Amino acid sequence: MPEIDVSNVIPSPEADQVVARFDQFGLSPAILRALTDQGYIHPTPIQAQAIPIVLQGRDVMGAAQTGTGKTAGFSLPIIQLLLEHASPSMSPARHPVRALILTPTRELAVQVAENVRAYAQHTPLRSTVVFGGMDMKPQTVILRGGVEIVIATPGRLLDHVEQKNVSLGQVQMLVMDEADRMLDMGFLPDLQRIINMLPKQRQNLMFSATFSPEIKRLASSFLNDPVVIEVARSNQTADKVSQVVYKVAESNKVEVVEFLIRGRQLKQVLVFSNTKIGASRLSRHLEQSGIKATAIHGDKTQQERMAALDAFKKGEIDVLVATDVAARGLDISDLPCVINYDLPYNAEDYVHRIGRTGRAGASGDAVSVYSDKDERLLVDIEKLIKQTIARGELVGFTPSSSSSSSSYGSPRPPRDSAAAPSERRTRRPEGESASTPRLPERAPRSSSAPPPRRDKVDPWFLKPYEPANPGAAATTVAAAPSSSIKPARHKIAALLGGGPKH
DNA sequence: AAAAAAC
Repeated sequence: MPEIDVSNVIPSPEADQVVARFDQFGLSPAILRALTDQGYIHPTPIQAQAIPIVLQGRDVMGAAQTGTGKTAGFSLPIIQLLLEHASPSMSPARHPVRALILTPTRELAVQVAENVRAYAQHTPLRSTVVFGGMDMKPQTVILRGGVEIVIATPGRLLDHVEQKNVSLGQVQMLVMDEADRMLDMGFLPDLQRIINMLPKQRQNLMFSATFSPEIKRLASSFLNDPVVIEVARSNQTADKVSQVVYKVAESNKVEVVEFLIRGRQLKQVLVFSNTKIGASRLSRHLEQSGIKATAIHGDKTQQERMAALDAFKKGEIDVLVATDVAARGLDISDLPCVINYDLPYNAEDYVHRIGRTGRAGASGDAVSVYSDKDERLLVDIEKLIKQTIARGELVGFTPSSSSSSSSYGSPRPPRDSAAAPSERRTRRPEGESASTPRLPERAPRSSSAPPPRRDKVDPWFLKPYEPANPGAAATTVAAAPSSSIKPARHKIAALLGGGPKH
């Protein structure tokens, strides 16, 4: 297996360093106009690194998580290169697919496609997206009409190829987005079939959040002398995510999540569940208690999934309960808060999940609930992120008398009449102020209560964490952890064979 | 152990 050349590694610029302006890359006026339309002037660090390299025609291996701006990082130079080498004929039959972008999930495909379309809107280039769960016919019509750029999930793309709706014989550029995810999902055979259909002479861009041996193998098998780019989320971003966990009884988790959402009057909160059933249950519970919530997972129809995402983005619903369909790739970011209703089985997924919050200089909260049986998962997560997560104390939470697990779908009395008014299950009328708290917004400060332990009000009811083994544990946790989530440089080092073994 | 993805 050929080793990747160390000399190609590009050091990551500081997060707060303004590297360049988009108009310094030599991009066509049509592209710049599209960027101006959207108010983009300065590239993110990944864009500043990737755009010139892709423009040079080099292969790229990117260590990329969502929220780094990587989509523009590859799609802008792809559009530029396609424009520079324009097709001689404008006949529809002469719009062969010249750039192919593969993604693991349908939602990610849609979002990448939306970006590509926006960036190419002032150019003659055509693009489309194909993915499963939808009628083949409209996709077929567009493919047969000719498009230069196709964004696809692998299975449906192969379906179209087999039906001769599209040919991949003219593809000059291939992008594999979220490659680790695609391998996790068993797409390797599909990927190999697709790659075998492409011309040998082409440019390859591969993005992955992790560098497992499988990813390395895939990279060395189809990348040609790649430039390795580090595109970690900036430290600045990670610093702004304050993390907290609450240990609760398993049977109380649903109500605790409701308590947190209601008590903090959270809007635009993304809640992760490990299971589809769990996501549906929680979403139903929240809806029945008057919180605008909906679930998104793989058992929903594609229409339902898209509608849910759309409603969430538009702010029509406040809470999106998701399985890990949304953990990676999905371009819902800049959220004020992410809640883990379950701790993820895979510690890496924790990083992906909480990466949805605290972007672009804004602060974010990553809140998790867990029970006794998940202690091990928490340990794994803390080991991975190399920090201890603050233990929160739920102040003012009283579980309902009836077992929460048996009361889904059936009315039950308010668990706390003082804090939760009787209309708690009804939807809040439009006029009523959202600031009417059902539960204390912060830890109660009544005169009879003991004084707070700290001067600063702690938004997530934090209490100092007493580690079981003080010598071994990290320092006492503050509300805002200061170390970064996970330096991607380690991953790069690992890719190159010299880094720490995980 | 669960999720996602082609009919």
